[in-house]
Amino acid sequence: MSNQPHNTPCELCASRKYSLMSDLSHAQVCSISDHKNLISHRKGQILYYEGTKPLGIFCINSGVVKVYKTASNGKEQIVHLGKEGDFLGYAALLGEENYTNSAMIVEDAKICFIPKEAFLNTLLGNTQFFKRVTKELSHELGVMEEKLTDATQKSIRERLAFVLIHLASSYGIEGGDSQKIDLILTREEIAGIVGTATESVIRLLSEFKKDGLIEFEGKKIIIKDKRGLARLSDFYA
Amino acid sequence: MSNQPHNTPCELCASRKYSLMSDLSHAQVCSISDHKNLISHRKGQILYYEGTKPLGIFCINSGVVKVYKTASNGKEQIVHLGKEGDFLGYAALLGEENYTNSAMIVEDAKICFIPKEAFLNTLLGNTQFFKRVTKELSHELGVMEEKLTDATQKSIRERLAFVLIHLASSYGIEGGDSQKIDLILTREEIAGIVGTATESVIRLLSEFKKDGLIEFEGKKIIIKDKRGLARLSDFYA
DNA sequence: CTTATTTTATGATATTAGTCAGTCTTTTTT
DNA sequence: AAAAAAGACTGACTAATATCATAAAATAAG
Repeated sequence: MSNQPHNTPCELCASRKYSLMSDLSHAQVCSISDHKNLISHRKGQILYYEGTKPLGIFCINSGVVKVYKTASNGKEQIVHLGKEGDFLGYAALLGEENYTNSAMIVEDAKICFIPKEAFLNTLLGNTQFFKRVTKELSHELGVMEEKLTDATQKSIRERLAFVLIHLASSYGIEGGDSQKIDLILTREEIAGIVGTATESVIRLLSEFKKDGLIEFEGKKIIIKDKRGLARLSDFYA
Repeated sequence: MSNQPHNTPCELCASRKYSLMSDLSHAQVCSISDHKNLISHRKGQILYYEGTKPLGIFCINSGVVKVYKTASNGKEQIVHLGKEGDFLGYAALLGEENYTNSAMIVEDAKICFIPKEAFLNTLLGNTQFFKRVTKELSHELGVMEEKLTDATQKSIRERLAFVLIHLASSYGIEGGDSQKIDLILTREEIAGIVGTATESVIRLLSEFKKDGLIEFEGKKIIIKDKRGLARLSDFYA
């Protein structure tokens, strides 16, 4: 975990345009930038643990982070996959509670840590920014309600198809008639996103492959028939 | 739907102490109160529909409201049961999007409608209030992630037991060694909370009754053995 | 009060998806 | 390079739960 304080100021950071900081004034970006701390993380490292106290928030400069809850049976439910520009851990901070989930690096990452005070001061001093963060939070709540509804009302096959489509839209790179999901996840991690057993993911993925919906390229998945997957992912379509 | 404008000002409203408005200044409570509108609703009436545009928020003075999403198979997933003091619909407003869920009256209710402008002005003019609302939103997000995890990793039996315990803590009235859930829900609605089929709820409830965990009093459920239900609701306990 | 509708209940059956066991393959570590 | 560990895969089996059909009971409507 190499520590490079103040590396790449936020005002020059390329991922800022995707982030919640996109409409902060120059002065405000700098006031955050002056306190942040860029840290490189390797795959498998933990950013924070469920149950611990948040001391600040994280802003992903590069890499991928899984945010997950550990169920009582030991399995992981992945509630979010964070990438470039994403803020992590602000809900716990704003909810004034301990982390309700954990975060682990999935792809080597550079992540800025913004101390609680710097973040909260900027937030409270800038209603526009506060509104932006609250808007994101509200949106996330709606997304989570949708996931809950899917989890209770759709089959594993439908949910896996849906997850593949979403992964393609977030991590996909175009390749003519197909789209490559440019992100290496283990079968177990995919199961953690869908909310099922690893074996079920393995079986369904090979079924999808047999049906010409997807293909494998090394550890990555290629979407060959997006419409077919979309049809599969909906109850009546 | 009887309309009684300005009835019972917020500053005198008994349910305010449970609400997000609990720590507003007198002047701010009044500025909301002056614009609100108390409306009586009967069981079955719709407060708002998924997909429509929010024009304000709702504050429940009395009664019970189910907030739900309709899945593609037509079944309802209830994401929240709102009662006295609860704010409804603020996430859509703050998320600047159409309602992502619908709300229907479950028990005759008196509900204040606070127009968008009055709510947002008070919010933006009072950081303390804004923080309070954001805190609630953050908390709700954590709760929803927990529900998602339970939905994917726990059995229907466990989830039903869990739901009963929660209903008892929100709507329970003590009765010596037992607790009555003072709220009439159909089996279908309970199924909508748990995220399962109505028949499964019926079967499991009679199993719980046979096992001495619960009893029925008319349409209401009496919790006879809370510890037993709690044991059932956890994987390893 | 009678009829219609909704809700609850129960049985039979089908299906989905989880668990367990074992093997092969790939990756990591020493 | 060898050994160990982790990951991917397959088959057999089991358990959970959804679906379908039907009937009884409760509630609402005319």
